[in-house]
Amino acid sequence: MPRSRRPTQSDIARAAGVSPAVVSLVINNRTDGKIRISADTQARVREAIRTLGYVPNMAARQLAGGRNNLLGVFTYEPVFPLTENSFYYPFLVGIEEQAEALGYDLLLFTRAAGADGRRQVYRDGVNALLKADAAILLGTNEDRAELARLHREDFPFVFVGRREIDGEPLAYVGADYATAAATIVARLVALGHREFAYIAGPVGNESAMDRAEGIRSGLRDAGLPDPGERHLMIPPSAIDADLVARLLREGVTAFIGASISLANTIAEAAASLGKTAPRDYSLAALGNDNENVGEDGSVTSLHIPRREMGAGAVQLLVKMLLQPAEVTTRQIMLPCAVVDGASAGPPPTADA
Amino acid sequence: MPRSRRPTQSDIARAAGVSPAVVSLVINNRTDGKIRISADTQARVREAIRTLGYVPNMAARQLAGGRNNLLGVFTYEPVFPLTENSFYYPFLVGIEEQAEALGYDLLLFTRAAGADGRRQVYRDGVNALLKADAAILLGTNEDRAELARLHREDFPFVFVGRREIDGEPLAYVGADYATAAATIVARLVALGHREFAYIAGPVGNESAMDRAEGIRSGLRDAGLPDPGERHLMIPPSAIDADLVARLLREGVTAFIGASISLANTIAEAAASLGKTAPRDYSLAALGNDNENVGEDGSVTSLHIPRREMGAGAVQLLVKMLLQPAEVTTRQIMLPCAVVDGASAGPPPTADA
DNA sequence: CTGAAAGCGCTTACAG
DNA sequence: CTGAAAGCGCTTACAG
Repeated sequence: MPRSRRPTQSDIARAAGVSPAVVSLVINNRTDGKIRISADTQARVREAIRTLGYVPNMAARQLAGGRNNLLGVFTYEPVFPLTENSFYYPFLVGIEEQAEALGYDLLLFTRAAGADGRRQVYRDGVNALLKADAAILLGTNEDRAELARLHREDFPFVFVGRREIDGEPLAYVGADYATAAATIVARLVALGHREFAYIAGPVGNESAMDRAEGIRSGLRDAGLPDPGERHLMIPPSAIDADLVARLLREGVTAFIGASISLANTIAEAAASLGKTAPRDYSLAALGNDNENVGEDGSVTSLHIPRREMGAGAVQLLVKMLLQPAEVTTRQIMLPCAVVDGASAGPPPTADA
Repeated sequence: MPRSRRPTQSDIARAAGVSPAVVSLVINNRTDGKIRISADTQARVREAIRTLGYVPNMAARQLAGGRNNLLGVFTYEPVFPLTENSFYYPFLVGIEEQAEALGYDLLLFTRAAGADGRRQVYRDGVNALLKADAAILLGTNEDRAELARLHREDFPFVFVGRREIDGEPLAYVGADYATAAATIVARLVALGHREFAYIAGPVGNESAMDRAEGIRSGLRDAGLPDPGERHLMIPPSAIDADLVARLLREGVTAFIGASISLANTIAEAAASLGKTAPRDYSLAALGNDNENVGEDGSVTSLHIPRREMGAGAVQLLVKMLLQPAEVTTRQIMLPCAVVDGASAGPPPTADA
């Protein structure tokens, strides 16, 4: 850009016959309170601004001021995956909307992939997020050591999703899977179910743990005994017609998958036995509702408040930035609604 | 952040026992060509950078005239619309992938909405894009005056989509709708069609003009007469059963809608007359294929190379930035494939 | 109320 | 090869 053509504050000052400082004060409306500048002077300055077509230089303003009104967004998964209906998209929508509402632009870290293909906040040992005032992080492949380091170094960030690290109370906005899972169990119990099977991968992150805990507490709340590992935390790889047949034989009437796709896998195995839900058994999934709708009707599942989580993360982050003293809770869990589908009903009568 | 904790170049210089200028040179890899810095010195500097965790200050870098390796992305439509299968998503995918490949982070301008709800590059007379080295712009609601001003002010940008402004040769990467439209006409002609109807809104931006021109040149190439306004550029609002009946009566056998949804509207009106494609007439759309697939099979349409357009825009932009002398073509049109659907076939025999 | 000055962190001639 | 210095445009104490 032809920088020479762009007038600066000192040009304005010269034209208006005042000092540069006065121009800055007028531009930033700091003319109230302790600082007093005559209306006439202000008018002269504004007139000069108009005449010369002055536009403030953002970089200079930031350098002198400190902040740059930029919020970083870092995902441990690719930000823009090829499939359009990415699970992450709604989080970004929420982040974007809230950032706009609060007056922040977004800095998308794309150069995240390290040598080993893993995404990293620290590139060459350097915190790449420092380009922004603060950042939102998300994704299931997170590097816990990085998170801990970021936290120790006092870089302000909020994780989308619950993440607990020993001794480091990270800030996050998560979804309350535990309550939702317990609610699903309660609904199935209310329908008459007493024997459950829960299919889930080996316990991974906090979300997975919350789901499992929710299932257990749901059973406890109903006064049902813990079914033990034969029926709980069944690994996805084990699902086939034989397993489903065995579970049905053992009295299981309600199957819960940790995700929609797991629920679909169960349904397929059952179908190969000639069994369909909700006639012969009931089915539910602890995954997000419209994530993957089956052909023959919807599965009882969850509505993960992804947009709200994204927006909430931005709100929390900006509060941490602007009014750190007023931040009372840095760990926020948002309710996760249960979406009733057509896959759950009363258990088949014993003599059927 | 505790600014005091953030190391600067002079910290590095002190730690490495060199002058600040050397640090800057090493950081910017300006150590080739005329400037020579001993490998040992460079190593010391890099070591200090790693040890102290130095991260360049964008604002300062920009102020001093350098680059900040940030590419802005500005859309005249909301960046993250609520519907997940946004038309714009693939453009962003292409932009993101290419930015990552070339080592740029992305700056998403969210605070675009002005007082009147329109998105504007100039906020309070300030070019918001100046926060980035350069920018990609996209969207159909563009403000031409802004574009002209940006160009006059020499801010480097590339528009995704052809945009021509009097006397200002903007840089863009567009889709070749004209050729694609002509190809569709040619295919229909090859099937035996001689009488066409083209339904399109009043000519708007370049894309719309290109589509219309493509239709006309397709007819010309086939040696067919210009059907005139009774059959060309029929306004969408005019479509109803009566109009379709009249067109059929007047001998039209091939209908082309400017978009998939227009094609669907035509099909509905025809259906109410008991006419279906491709039996009674042929149908095509100059919209993107999977944009909106009809229930009863696919419509012959276009494949707009959105991802490639996004990636191409980034490539062009970075070249303009890094090797301006080598940029020979700032206006790039990408081919737009025709996707054959089930809606086109030979015209019904005259005596049918 | 207003002016002179320092400094934000960096890049880039310009001397050595 | 390396160092001292100016300057990018702005904000903000600090004196008057």
